[in-house]
Amino acid sequence: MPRGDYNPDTAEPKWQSTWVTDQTYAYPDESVDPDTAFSIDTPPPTVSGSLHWGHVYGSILQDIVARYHRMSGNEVLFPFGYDDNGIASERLTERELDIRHQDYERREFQKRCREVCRTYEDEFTEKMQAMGISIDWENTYRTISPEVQRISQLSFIDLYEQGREYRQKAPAIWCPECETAISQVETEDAEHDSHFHDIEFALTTETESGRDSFVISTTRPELLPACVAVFVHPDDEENAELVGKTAEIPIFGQTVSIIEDERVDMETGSGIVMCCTFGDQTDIEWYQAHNLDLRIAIDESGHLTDVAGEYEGLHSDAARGSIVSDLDDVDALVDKRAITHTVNVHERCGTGVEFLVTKQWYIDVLDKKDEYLQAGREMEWFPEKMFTRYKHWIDGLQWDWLISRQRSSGIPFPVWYCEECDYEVIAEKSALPVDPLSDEPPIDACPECGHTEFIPESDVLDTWATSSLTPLINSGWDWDDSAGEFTMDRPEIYPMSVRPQGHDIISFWLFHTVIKCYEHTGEVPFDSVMINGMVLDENREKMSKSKGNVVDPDAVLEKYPVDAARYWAAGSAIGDDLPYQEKGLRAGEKLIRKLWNASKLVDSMTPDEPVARPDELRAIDAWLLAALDEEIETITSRLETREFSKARDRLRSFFWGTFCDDYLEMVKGREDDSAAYTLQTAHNRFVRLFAPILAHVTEELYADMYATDDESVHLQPWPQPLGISADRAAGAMAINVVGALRKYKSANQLSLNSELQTVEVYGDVEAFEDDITSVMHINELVIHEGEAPIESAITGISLDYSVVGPQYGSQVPDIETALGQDDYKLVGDELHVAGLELAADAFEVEKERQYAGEGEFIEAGDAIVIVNN
RNA sequence: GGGCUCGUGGUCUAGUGGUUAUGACGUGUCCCUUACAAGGACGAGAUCGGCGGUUCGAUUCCGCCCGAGCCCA
Repeated sequence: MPRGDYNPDTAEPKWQSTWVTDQTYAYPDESVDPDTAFSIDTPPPTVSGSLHWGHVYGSILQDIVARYHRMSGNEVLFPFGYDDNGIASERLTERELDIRHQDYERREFQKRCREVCRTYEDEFTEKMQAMGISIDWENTYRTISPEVQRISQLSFIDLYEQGREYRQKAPAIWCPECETAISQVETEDAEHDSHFHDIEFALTTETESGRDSFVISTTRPELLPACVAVFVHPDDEENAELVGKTAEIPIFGQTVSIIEDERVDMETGSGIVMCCTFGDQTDIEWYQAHNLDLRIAIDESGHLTDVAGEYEGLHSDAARGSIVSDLDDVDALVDKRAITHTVNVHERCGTGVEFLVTKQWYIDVLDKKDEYLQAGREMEWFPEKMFTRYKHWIDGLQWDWLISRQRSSGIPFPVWYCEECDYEVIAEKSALPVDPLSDEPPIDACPECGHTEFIPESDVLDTWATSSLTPLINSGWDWDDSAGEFTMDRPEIYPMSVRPQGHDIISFWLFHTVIKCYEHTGEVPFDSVMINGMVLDENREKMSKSKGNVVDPDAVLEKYPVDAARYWAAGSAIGDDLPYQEKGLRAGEKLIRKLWNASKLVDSMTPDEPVARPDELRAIDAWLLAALDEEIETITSRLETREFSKARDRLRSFFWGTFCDDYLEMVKGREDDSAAYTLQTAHNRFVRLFAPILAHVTEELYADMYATDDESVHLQPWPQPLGISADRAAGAMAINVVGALRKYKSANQLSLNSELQTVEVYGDVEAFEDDITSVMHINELVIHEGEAPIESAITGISLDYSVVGPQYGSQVPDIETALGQDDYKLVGDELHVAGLELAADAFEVEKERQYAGEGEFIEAGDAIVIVNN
């Protein structure tokens, strides 16, 4: 039985370790009914980083969902993934082992990565377990494992065979710092200080006006050698005469055409703009639309190429300086002024990106935008409004998905090329995972040209090529060579029930996962998407390392029980940001304590063994259980729609207010079976209802009071309504009477347990006579059935506007004026006012009740109470 | 620049086309009632960001403005 004070410092670790040892949350090995299977596709955290408060928050929300569904009769798969496949872990490995990846064969280096990441994975495991998250620790995956490599390569091959991947030499977004192509989603905009250079170009053909030059403005004069055209807006009258003419690029000397195109921004600079291959997205569009030359001035590492003549080999930053000063020398530099503008940078390193023409692998996405949008619609979104994020993301797509990365480590493309004809040789599915750098291609001679030498593809897959496969990883997607088809170990969990996700990364994580899984299986990967908000600091600002306002999970959990943190997290409306508030944690502590203390009282009032339901329940008992029934229905539906805060607050107030303050106080001192049954039944239900939120203290209470064979509360069925009938109105009236008497005592500065001599009640509370008497310490309680001996004076009329408004419309002000002047008549149950006759349902007569007899008169809702003390 | 949110007692928050706007924290008064004083009872405290419109009636719907945040360019 619960004794003394609850000590979370010992209880929480005890249950956490029991849950792990007993595999309480294990997903069954045997086959599971798809109708009851419930699976959560948790986005795997990057293990090389540290666990932050946002992880705590997100994990708790996922856990509440998992626990609720587990109790509701679902077989829950709550897996965990460690994302350690990426640049971060490679850097980490190099640091830890003091090695360089270049010094190792790729396969060997990856082995080292896996070893180093183990330690960090263990740390993550410990922390997740120390929060009591109900993860099935037998179902984990590492994105760096060979199994996941295999799935990633299978995915590549499947899409290739479907004709949805292509390799093309085309302008690609390139990071000169990382020396790799990157996809559109890896770029972001950054404010940079720069200079606008006004540069004079000489015309090489004559104009009617005799004008022989014009000025362009650019922030990137080092791209002059890459200039292939000059553009003017069709509406630009001043410069219209230039269209069709040619100009010579200063210093570099190439001649370019002047073309009109409406994509010119007339407001910027002189309104004449140079087009370089490539300075930005528009340059690419122009290059394609006007069939321009290709002049590559900047190479993979950001240095100038031979088209830059004497500047060849200079880094673009250095070249800019030289070129500007040389322009000045030849009087081509008209002006130079400092500006701030936004540039496209690589989100990882902040380096401004270039657009290079390179041979890269792409996944087709632009051709199926409508289909992917439809796929998004098929999922249920919590909250619904977040779907628009997904929609806008798709609407804004301009590039196919570039999936090759020129990095030395990562998951290899399972591809070789014929040295002679560039024929693409794809690995056998049964042989995966392969690394072309170490493994031989599956054929001896090129089927196209018969050549026998092959070049391995050295690029690796974009990390999202893997991260977007988590539903397939979780369901054990694989290729069955003998059957010649893709199979799943656990087909029942696909599509997965819930995808939890922060709203900041809906665009790429979710989008990529949807399209990949959709293409592989023909089905949307998720039944529902649960979007959580960001964790903010106490001042409602986003936490970030640079601001230094991050909350350290270890420090918080040192100070507060995990259950208190869980209570705090459950206070969020799904999709909304949630500020970290210590008072939220303190409120959690208080609730834990209240639950514990109430449990001690219930335990002391009930036998150890379950009490059978008596034939007849006392009215107050039936009332409590019926009210609880209704609460259960509400709380359940709130949890179904992920309205955590509403579920939590509803449960808390009913437990604290109705059960503890109203019911428990009345039932104290009773020793009958009806009380014992009700206490036991209601309390047992409260423990279960609180279990998804307060996972530890409820386990402790359940073990102390109800478990017969060490079974966990988390595997007990979720409470269903008992269907007990009760006179709810009479019960509410009894509670009102008690409330009125409390107010009386408070107003008269009496203690709550002070005695009242005589109390008379006019109201339908006979069934609650003893309850009222005992809780309020009344010597003599008289309950009258008839009318109370009070006089009432009419003090006014109050209109029911929901009736009067629609019925009388613009006449309402007249009615109000007349009522304000007491200019009305009550005729029968009708109100005659302002020349109108209002029916009884349109108004209420306000009365002041007056009592002339002995004692003090109190109104308690519909009941009348008279106290003689 | 485009889009999406959000502005409600001191703080955080619920909520609604109908006239005493929810709750928590804080705060004031009273009560050590043998589960809990880290508790209980009872109060005070809000012109629902600003302006305008629709309406008999707007905190709620619409428009504009101010302020905050996020996503995208």
